[in-house]
Amino acid sequence: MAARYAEGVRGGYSPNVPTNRKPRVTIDQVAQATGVSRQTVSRAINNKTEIDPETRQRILDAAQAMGYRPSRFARGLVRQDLITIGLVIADVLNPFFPEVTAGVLEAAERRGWQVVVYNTGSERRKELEVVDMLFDQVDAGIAFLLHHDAIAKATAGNLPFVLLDKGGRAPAVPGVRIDFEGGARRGLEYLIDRGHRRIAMLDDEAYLSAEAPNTRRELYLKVMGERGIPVDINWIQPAHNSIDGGAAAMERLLSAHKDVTAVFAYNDLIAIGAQLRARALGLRVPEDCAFLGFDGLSIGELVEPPLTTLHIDKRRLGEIAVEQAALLLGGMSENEIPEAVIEPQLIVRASA
Amino acid sequence: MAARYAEGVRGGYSPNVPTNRKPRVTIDQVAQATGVSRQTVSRAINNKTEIDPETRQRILDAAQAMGYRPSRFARGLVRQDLITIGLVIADVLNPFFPEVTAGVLEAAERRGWQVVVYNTGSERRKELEVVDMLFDQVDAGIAFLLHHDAIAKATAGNLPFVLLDKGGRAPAVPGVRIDFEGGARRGLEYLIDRGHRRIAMLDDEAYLSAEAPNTRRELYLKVMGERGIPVDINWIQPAHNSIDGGAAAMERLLSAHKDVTAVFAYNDLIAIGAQLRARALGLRVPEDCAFLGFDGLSIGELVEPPLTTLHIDKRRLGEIAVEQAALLLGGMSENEIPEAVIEPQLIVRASA
DNA sequence: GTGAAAGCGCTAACAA
DNA sequence: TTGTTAGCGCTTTCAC
Repeated sequence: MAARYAEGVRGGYSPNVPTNRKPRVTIDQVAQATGVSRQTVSRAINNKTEIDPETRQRILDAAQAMGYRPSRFARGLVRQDLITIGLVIADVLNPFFPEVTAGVLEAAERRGWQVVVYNTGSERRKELEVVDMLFDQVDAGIAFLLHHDAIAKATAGNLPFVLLDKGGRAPAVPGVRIDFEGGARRGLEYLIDRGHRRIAMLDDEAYLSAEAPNTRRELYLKVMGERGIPVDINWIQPAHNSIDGGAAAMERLLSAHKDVTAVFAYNDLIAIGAQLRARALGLRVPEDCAFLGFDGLSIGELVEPPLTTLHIDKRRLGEIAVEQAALLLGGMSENEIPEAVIEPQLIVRASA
Repeated sequence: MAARYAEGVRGGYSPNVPTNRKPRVTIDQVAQATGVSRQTVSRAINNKTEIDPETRQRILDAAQAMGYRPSRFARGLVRQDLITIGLVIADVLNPFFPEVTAGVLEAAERRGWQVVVYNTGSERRKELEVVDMLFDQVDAGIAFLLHHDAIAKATAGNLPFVLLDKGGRAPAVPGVRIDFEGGARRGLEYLIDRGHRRIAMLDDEAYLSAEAPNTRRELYLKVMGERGIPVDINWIQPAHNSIDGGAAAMERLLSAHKDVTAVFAYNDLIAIGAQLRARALGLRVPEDCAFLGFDGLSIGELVEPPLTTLHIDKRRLGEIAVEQAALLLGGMSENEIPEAVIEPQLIVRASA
């Protein structure tokens, strides 16, 4: 097979990869080569004090020349303090997750933990697969999981496990609760108080297939109901969780319901796409149609007009998850983990 | 110490974390409890065929109840096919890196590899520290490194190592070369051909402290020189590598040089910040001042006017790095690794 | 300052 | 179908 050339890329790889993996150089080989015991090599490698500096250097040089590198497995087996946690996110390309990741990485680093990252795309199959991996590969899991069977599997096992968004789950399930109810309420009431009555909702289509309670959508219905505002069910449009998805959903919405005066989006990505498309279609924002997002992504400040949104402290979310994982790892039982709630804050910019 | 409460966050953690780590349950304990040999337990856990389904279930139940989870270290020691690679990036919050990460995660997943992620912030100390970790914790490293001593350390060791941006380094250093020269040339010539003569450059200040060749800046000087266009050295402003950094640098630039007609930015983040600030200050884009970015981030499409930029296929960059790591891991020597070059593509949107 | 022995928890190979 | 033996590569005693 010839090397394939991607657009804008020169150079490629043939599939006949050499597989003559050089066998691992072990500490014993280095010991033998330098004429000392394996113990002395260990001392040299680990910078212990009880060793002749000269011997140390000789050993280090030989080790380097021989291509020696200690096996993390052998080490981990004997030392019990090497901790790796698994971070499961839905989509690296959704700016929400890099911010969470930043919080996790920082908190983990402070503790000297390694972080393995997994991406699920919120696909059920992938989520289940990743949860399985987790059990084998890490000491604790921190995960954003949509599908209830993946969550069930994850929490049923013996792995310390923290949910990044525990939703309405039992107190015994460790995780952070994002107060969507409070957030959605504040957001919708803001819209209503500004006179909006025909408020559409652009929902995340992933929730349609997942057997997960869809808090934001239910809340939309609930708050509108409480305020006595009739809702046309077609005001709710499912959108792919992306900017393009938001744009497409907005176009669908407008083709049927030109008369909506505001859009409450599942999140900022969808809101941004929707707003962009609405403007491209000639609507003025917020005069003809107002837009309200959820998440508080910094890219919301880039669009015109800047997006009004419910801001979530995503970095803190990641940090808290690590703190909970630390408690679990420290031996605390699930139901002793203190409850943590993140409160979305309404940030009024200019789109609503 | 009382629990601290972050803004918008309820709940906190006291520092007196219980540290009564429950001792690990081993396969032998499960064996003993179920009255079989440890081998049979191993068979049950690993879903081997040669086992009585009934026995298997009994063992599985007991294991679950006892909180047993196999040790990845013990396993890794015995099986030689568990591969973990380290991905070192500068900043999760710069959208450039999530895209690279997406490529790496995908390619790694196809191979069944784990990916540990490290963030350096491009700080020299952090880079050196992370390189050290790498040697201990992973089978191969893929890294974006700025500081030459960190790079030297990384490539000198025995760890298979791939640079995400090898710049002008020797062919024997595995890594991907991003053709900044071709890119910058195409970009600058585009500006020059559109009649621009007073073209400023907003540079990444991180290169000032790092002992790294700054390709983009040199190229700017070179191309301008070739075209016989005089450059005022104050047209070059250092910027923090962020949107805010770009904005601040633009303001500095304008206070001294109102007369520049175009800005060539180190990357999209800086370009976006600069353009936003320029417009806030009353300039029309591109009429009063044109903006050209580098990287081709998708957020460039969100600003108004959309950013003209030199697009890098970041996902492919990550994939290639994994392919190179695979070759190295397969036993191929550094200088046999086929050269890979990523060619930035000029995407003309509306800012220039 | 250096070495020998023991053992971390698991799976592969072989034996029963 | 199950058990026994050996050993993966390293660090931690403890002895010299």
